[in-house]
Amino acid sequence: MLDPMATDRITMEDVAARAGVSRALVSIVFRGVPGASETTRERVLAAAAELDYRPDSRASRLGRRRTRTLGVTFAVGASFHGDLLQSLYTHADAAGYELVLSGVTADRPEVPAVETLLAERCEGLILIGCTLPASHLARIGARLPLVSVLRAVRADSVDVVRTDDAAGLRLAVGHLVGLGHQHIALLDGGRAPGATERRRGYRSALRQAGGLRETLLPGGLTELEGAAAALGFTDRQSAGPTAVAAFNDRCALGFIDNVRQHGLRVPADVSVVGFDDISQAAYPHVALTTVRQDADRLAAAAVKAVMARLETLGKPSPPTASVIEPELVVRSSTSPPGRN
Amino acid sequence: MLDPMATDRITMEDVAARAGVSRALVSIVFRGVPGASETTRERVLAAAAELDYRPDSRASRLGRRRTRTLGVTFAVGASFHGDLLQSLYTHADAAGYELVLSGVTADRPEVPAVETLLAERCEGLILIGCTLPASHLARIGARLPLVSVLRAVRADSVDVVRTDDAAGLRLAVGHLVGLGHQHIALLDGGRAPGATERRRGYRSALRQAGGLRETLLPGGLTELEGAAAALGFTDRQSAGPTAVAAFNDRCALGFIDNVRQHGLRVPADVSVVGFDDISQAAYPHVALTTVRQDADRLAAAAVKAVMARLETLGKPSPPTASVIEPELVVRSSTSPPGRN
DNA sequence: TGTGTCTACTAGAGCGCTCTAGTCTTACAA
DNA sequence: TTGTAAGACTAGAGCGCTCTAGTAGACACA
Repeated sequence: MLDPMATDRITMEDVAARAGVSRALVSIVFRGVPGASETTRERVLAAAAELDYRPDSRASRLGRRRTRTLGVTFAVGASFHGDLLQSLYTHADAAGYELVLSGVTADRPEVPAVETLLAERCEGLILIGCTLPASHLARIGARLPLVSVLRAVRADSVDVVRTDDAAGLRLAVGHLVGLGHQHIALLDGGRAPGATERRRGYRSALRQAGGLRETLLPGGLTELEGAAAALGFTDRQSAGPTAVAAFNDRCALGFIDNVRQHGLRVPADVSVVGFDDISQAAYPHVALTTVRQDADRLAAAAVKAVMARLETLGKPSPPTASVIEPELVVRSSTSPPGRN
Repeated sequence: MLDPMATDRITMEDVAARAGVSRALVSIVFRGVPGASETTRERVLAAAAELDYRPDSRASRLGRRRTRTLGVTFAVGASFHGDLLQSLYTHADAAGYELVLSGVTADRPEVPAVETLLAERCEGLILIGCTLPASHLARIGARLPLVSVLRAVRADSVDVVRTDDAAGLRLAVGHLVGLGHQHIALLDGGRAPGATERRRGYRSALRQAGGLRETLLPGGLTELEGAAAALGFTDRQSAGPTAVAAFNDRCALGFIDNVRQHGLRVPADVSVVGFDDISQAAYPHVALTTVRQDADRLAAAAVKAVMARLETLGKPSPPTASVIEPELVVRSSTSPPGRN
């Protein structure tokens, strides 16, 4: 086999020769730093274009003191992670950083995903919905800025950026109580990131509403679990809850879907509030009342946290936590109870 | 600010010193190539572990002739792309390659996404659902192996890996015809990758069924467009189609959702077939009859196509096309018509 | 004893950039 | 005229690896 990398293989040297300048000057031009006259700059760019040259980012990052890259792990297929990625690209770019993505799948656990990023010598790590043990994270955090997004972790030098999950559920329950619901169930998230806090928020809201009855339905991250919960729900409907606060939108959607198929009406027979505000929630035919997590602010806070640590390197500071306030988005999946 | 990269900064040199061997030997051990005795190997590994050393992949890729990386672009948030990524990780790994991901979002078009990968000196590119013009792709394909996944492109040295979209729609329509439907609408995909072929398949199937009436509903990629199509559909229901073949599952799901909200029953009043077989389609409460695209086989074919070109480099061969046969998955969203 | 073959290891020249410490002009002030 | 300062440019030593060419030593064989 021929050497796949040998094909053409145009380097700065070639561009320099063609433009009749030194390699260093080409570097200056491509980095966009001052030190080249306008005419030479154009000549270099022209030569590069003719050769279809583009700088080698491996070499560039190696030669540079700073790599100017941020490593990001995310769950492949998780739609809210996708929303975050989108905003992360924007905010990292604004801060002059590139993103290096590392996907987590069933066959590619978090540890190798993170290792890849460390080997890439990213300057900081942003782990979305990471479930690694705190001790593990602390070890990594000791070496470079690390922020856990969507999951609260108590570990040295590990910053956390998350939505105020408890407040989110207080909003959801408060909304339902305001509509007159007296029996509100929680479609639970189990061990998923944020689930503990949401449970806590649910309970505190019930207490605050005068000690309403608590009902936990086992739920989960996807429509599947929501739909499963609907099964048990429709049975005991007569004496059951009149409203449900779900762990997330997907779960809520699955629940609604199945509950409707069993003849119940939403919101007439049962009101449902989601969590996340994924794009589907806003579709007119869905119109899910939900608690919005602000992907853009979360992403901004994550990038900012990394930048802050980068600037105070060497002076280990206590972990910070950016807790973004969620927002209730009222749409059509909730109404006063008992409108039979 | 301190130099963020200066922190510890452990190199092979440090490991070599600690283990009492040369730098080259450490390299040998970490690459896992023969040339080190078992005892030294262990000593080196131990030294590395003590220092928490891990090889710098930038430097490694630069020094090596081959980078052993495959660049992948994908649309952030597209769930079928996520399924493909998952399988791509597996197949690339099996071929001894690493993946470099580059996400496409609203603010990050395909061109910069691809440029990043080229700058990274990937050995080959896998573009998922890429919409760049053929001429642009041909220019890139002339320099390195390039495969377009999910989208048919006729361009020199650009391989294509896709599902047989036309056959998929023939399966869908055939299934509906078999159930007795005489008037089948296509919920169209417009300019989305694969949409043209599916339209073609739809038409040829109608012809083959004896020239059934053609009805095109404007659709799209998401639930939103499916739901919108449902609006017009329910109006003319009396004389309208009894079945719908949708561009994809999400679109089908949106359609079903909205059509149900308008009082129609699926499949009793209208049968619906999707396309893709995303994970939600299989959920029991959804049970969508659909045409499955095999993400794993698509991913395998994509990696294989790149490998094939890598092996015959220098001898430009004609573009190949791997057309993966789709499979009809019959679930509960279809039934014979007129069961009112 | 010499020759050859193995295995275990090392020296050192790359890989394609960056960036510091220069050199060489030219301009302008004193 | 000299001094000096700014601007445009270059030489060359890294960055942390890889990998070829080579050395040293052990062992076998004639």
